Amino acid sequence: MTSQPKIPRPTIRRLSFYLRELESLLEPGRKTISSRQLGDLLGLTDAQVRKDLAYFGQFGYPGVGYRVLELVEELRKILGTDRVWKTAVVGMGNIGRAVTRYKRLQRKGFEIAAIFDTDPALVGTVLAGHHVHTLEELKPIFQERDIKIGLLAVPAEAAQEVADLMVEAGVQGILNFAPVRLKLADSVAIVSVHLTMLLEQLAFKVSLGLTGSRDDRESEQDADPNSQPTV
Amino acid sequence: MTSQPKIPRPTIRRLSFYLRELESLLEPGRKTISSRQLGDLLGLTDAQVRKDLAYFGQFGYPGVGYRVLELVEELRKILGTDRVWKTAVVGMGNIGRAVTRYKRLQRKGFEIAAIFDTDPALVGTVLAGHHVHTLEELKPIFQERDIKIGLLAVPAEAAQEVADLMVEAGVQGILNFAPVRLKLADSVAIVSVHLTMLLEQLAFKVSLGLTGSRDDRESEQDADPNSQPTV
DNA sequence: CGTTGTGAAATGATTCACAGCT
DNA sequence: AGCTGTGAATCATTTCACAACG
Repeated sequence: MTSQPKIPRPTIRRLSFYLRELESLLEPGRKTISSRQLGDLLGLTDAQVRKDLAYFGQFGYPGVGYRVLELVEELRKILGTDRVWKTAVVGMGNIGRAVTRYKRLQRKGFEIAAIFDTDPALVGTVLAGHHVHTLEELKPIFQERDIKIGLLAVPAEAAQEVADLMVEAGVQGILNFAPVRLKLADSVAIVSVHLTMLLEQLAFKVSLGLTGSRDDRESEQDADPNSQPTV
Repeated sequence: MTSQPKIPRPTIRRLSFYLRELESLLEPGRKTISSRQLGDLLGLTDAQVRKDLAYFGQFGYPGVGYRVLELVEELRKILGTDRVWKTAVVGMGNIGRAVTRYKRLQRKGFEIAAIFDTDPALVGTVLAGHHVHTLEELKPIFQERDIKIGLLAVPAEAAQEVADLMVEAGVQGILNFAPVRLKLADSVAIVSVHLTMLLEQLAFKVSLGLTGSRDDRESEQDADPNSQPTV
């Protein structure tokens, strides 16, 4: 709706923070919240909060603030989590298994619809309620089950190859845990998590003695150099 | 050394990318690389690469480029990974176990010196070569083993409490996997990984049809709203 | 020549500050 | 009175473009 005057990347990242904070306010039965209050909770200015939200519509009520429930719903719509996303985890190593068992994903609307591995010892076994499939089955299963998001947790050496396979199977987004920069068509969204890089960032901050002066601390996640590769 | 004219946060995040790319060039025996070439590899402009590096010193050779080995060493020094950091993993749930078994951390200079959990069934057992300790032992062990970085992988409800405990034990940096915003003294560095937020960001990108127009894709990691909370 | 390092210009993001709604 | 939405101002980051160097 509202045209779309070009949304800053940082704004998009903050949307998830707003959503999480608001969801936690929802249980206690909180009805409304002002930009100032929400900002204080997250270490942001009130203007920042208002401007961020205003990119997507007029959700606030002058004199009142924002209605928590309404805003939660709007944010879910914006982020695309007002529906269930079918996902698959590929690679049943340490990280793949951990992710597969991570219950919260399900609750947040990300359903694990299939899991894969190449290890013959694992294929055919059941892990956290999921049957482990071979990579040969990846394409047919992705298509049949309409899996749109892939969680890539294979070793670095295999990452690019498996990512290509997923793309061929029609995946639209990949959450990449492998420490490599994936090269994929622009039509595929990529978000990467690089554990060692996160620790490097932490080591840097610690070395500095400081911890980031404000907007810094926390969520060491997005904002990366590459366009497509890993995060 | 060079004064320190205020280093942009994005620059610091990119340092890890430069390092990883350069390390991968090192094995094949690559001797030098120009800012242009390095930038192409990472989806950055040559000017960006030069400016980033120039914040920390003059590492390049006009007409030649940068010497790969030398730059790797410099970057490690800058990031603080030219030494071994003693870390501890607290929380032996899915994520804690995965991280504990993740070999690459060790190779990148992050030594796991102790692991902890509250579950009586786990305490005393050995996991990936590490003895599982109780939280009562946390403070003495952190101090005795000079642990400076903590990997926090406990349930959301316990995260703040355990983080406080680590700070009391002298930790200087925390890599937080719990989906909460930690409130700690400014002297403690925090980097957070929020799986569900990463997936939300991915869902958003997919919903948009686009994948980020350039600097976007990849490394969905840093750049967060909060100063201190989680990532 | 090719390539760095770096001021100056351009672009992007945040904060200010205030008119307008309830 | 309290609070939103938003243009204008400020601040941050990136890109340009070029002098200097090997």
